[in-house]
Amino acid sequence: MELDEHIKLRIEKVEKIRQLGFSPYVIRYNRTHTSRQVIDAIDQLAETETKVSIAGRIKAIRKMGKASFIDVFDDSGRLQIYVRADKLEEPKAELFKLMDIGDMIGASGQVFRTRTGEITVMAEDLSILTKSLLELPEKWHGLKDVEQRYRRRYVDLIANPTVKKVFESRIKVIKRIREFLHERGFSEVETPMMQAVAGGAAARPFITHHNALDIDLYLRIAPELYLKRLAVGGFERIFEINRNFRNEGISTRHNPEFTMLELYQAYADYNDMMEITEALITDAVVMEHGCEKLVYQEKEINFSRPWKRIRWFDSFREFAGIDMAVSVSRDELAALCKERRVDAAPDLNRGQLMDKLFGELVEPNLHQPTFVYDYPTEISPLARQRDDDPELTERFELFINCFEMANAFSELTDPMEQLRRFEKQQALREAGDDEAHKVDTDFVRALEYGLPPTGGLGIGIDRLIMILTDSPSIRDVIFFPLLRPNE
RNA sequence: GGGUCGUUAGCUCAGCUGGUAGAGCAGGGGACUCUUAAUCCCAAGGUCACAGGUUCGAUUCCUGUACGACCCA
Repeated sequence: MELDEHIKLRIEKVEKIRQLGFSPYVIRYNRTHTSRQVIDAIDQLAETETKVSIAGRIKAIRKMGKASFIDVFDDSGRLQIYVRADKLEEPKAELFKLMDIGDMIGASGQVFRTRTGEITVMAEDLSILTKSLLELPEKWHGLKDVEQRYRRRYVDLIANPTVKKVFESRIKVIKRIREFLHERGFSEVETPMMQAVAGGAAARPFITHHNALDIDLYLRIAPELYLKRLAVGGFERIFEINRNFRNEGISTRHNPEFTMLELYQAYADYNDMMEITEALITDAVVMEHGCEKLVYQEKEINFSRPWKRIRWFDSFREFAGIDMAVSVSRDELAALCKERRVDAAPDLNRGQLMDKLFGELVEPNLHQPTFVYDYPTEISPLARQRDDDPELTERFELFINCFEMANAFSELTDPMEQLRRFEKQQALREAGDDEAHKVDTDFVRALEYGLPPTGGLGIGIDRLIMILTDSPSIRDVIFFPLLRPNE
């Protein structure tokens, strides 16, 4: 296969670097300052004529005969380097001619301001640290092709500075969430990714195989049942921030692997979980935006507390004008679907029709942060019933921008009731609902030892980051979203 | 799974009712000692995603495939 003319030239340059007695891929470089540190300390550095060494990637070279300017980027930002050919010792002057946009270089010298006032390093010494062979995308428009942006995220990060900012926000927010939870006395734990029974959510799992044990295992769809086992074991405040895997379609809001926060607090209920949810998310909003409002895709979202709260059944009345009662039958729900032109498969069971109607008629109205609470027991197999109405559970979901952001409940602690719920789920499963739970007998056994009254909460971290960074697609906040392989 | 749209130089994009492709940036050669989208001159760079079909002739029209985006399920 014939090599591209550009890469051929670069490979020739690698040889020339070696012939000059330098390595095109050096082992280490003694950097004294980041570009940020140079800019922050400019007055002191200039006054004391301190020599600094900086390192980074060349993003632009402007040559004017014997004088040149190089834009170098490191993790902290951009810094300009001024090169005068006659100021460099001979092999280095030759080395400079072999530098290209994209190369990792090191430069040292005194810092000064140019005529236009720009902070600049006057290069007394220059090194190529890593020679790059492939050309970077064009400087004005960066890398636009979305497919290439996801497949070659490393190029995207180099060429599009705003992309890096989004991920820096993501890192910062997750760090802050951990701090927030530690401040409230929660401990971070890790539970199995590979599970013999994939429980804790209604979703299809990925399947994998353990060779030595010769058993199939599932990648977890949620950590819930394991975290509650730890609550049985005596951990009163725990959380996990980690990946879940769900074998479902890909969309702007769904990636098959995504990051979830789950937390459990003993002696608390779903009201406590609402308080934590409000406090935690508002904390992140204020940290990122400096106030309790933000604009997402040109629409304002106001996080000022308290957030709207509405009962699940009431939400149908308010947003769809439907008086629905707990006693509503499957056939009535199916008729409602027809009446409201909600496209529902004929084999859906009662719970699935409830979910479907809610998703079609209520969800699209939940733009501002809204807690929908007291879900039907039928679609909440792990949540505790209300004392005054066993057909309803102490469960809520939080909606922001018309999509689900969090799910929480007062946990079901009664092992006999949990077993009955699992058995109902199992029956639904056998009737064709492949997202229904299987019976997890060990989890029931754990409850038989006694789970204290506990509040549990899950927050979709990727979706939260989307809102905070005004990203239209979940792929914009996941470094390497799942794509079909093409090579 | 369905619908719509996209795929042209390393990158960003033009390309009219069908006549075998253009620009900018990057890259190459040259000029230039304070530029910052540096400037100026010269030359080069293409399996028009892939496979068929229609046609004297297809980047262009049609069908299929691959990959992607958006919307719907």
